[in-house]
Amino acid sequence: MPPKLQTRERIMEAAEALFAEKGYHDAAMDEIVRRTSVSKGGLYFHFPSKERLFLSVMDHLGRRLVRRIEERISSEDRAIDRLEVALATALELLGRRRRLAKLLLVQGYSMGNAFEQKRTEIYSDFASLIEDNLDRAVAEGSIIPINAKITSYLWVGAVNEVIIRWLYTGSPDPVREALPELKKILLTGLSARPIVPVGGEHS
Amino acid sequence: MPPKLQTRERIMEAAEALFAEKGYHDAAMDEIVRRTSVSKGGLYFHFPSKERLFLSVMDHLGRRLVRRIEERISSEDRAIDRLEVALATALELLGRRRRLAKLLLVQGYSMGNAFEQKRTEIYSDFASLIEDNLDRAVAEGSIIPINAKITSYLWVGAVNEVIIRWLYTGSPDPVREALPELKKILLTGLSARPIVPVGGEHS
DNA sequence: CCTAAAATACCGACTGGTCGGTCGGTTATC
DNA sequence: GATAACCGACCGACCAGTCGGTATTTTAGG
Repeated sequence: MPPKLQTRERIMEAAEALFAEKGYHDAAMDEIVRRTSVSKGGLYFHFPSKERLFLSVMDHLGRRLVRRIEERISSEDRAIDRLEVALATALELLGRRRRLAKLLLVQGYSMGNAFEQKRTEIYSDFASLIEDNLDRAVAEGSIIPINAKITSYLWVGAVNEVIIRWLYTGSPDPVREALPELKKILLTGLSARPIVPVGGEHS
Repeated sequence: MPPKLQTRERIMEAAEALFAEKGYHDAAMDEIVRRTSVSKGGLYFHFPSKERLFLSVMDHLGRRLVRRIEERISSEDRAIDRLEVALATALELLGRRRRLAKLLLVQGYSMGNAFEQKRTEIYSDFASLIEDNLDRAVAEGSIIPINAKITSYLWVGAVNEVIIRWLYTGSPDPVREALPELKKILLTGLSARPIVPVGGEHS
């Protein structure tokens, strides 16, 4: 950790922590000032409004998340493996840092439209990544034909719900409990060659 | 419509509209007063706080939604048909009234824990309904074995995401576009007897 | 039945506190 | 000496909730 971080970065770090902790509305700019040893004026020199500050933080975190997923994916060849890694990575990264998850999924809704717009923007990268690979997996013949766009919403929604549940109640564990189950439904279930035979062992 | 509605009901109706429109934080109690021709004092006579008012409205709407789904389900015998009807009904009812959807899914997050708690409470009825029927469907041999609890989260999350997307962008149409696709993945995909053959006609 | 008093329902001006944002000014940097 | 970076006291709008009161309905005693 550098002894003197750039002011802008210091602000964004404190903002990230505070927003994640209290939510958009209940986080006061003065509190960020207090935690940063940057003055109110200095803060407003770097960010024109509270809303913009929040969106900047969100943008920063969101893009880093997507980038990491893309990195991990890139080492896989087959579309279906990429999908699996994407799902696992998303759950792992969000399930490791409450802050990140809370800020990205929940704490901005009090902003209304602007938050949803940014959320959609960030997710669209993730969703289109899933979309592409779903389409490719269909082409490769590993899964049955599906509407990739709507399916990508389903993926996002599923991850969302599992993480939110975990955030507030501590269960299910995103990676250990939820992941295998989601895989089963989202991938194995769609597999063109059903792995699990009909009722059991009567064949 | 009765010429003189009970005050309490009038308040809840106005509150529903305003909260759905503006979200929890941006909805002012004075605005409800203005729209209701009930005084501030009268309002606070019936509801001890803004938070309680919101939760009351949410509770009212949520329970009605779940009740309606239960009604429609009850006419089906097989678990898998019940699941299908539950999914269709949820999408239809939420997709028909923006207000309901917005209030139930989104507009309360600025309240923090209290909202999530109520949301979980309401959904737990819905989720346990899905859980039961998933377990029964497995027992009936119509779908492969799965963890019903986690799967119910997946269902809820998927519906959630589709509806939110529709709320903000107008697409996909919950019933016409999303429903068939969700059915395919959430039910057909898990079917013990795969309906769709392998990759095409290469066998 | 009538009426007094008690409980319930309702009124709206006011308060206390919060908080985003501003602005006139100072310090560092090139 | 000009521009960028930073300071912090201050402002004004907003808003949940209060409180002393009034109107309406219910209850109880004669």
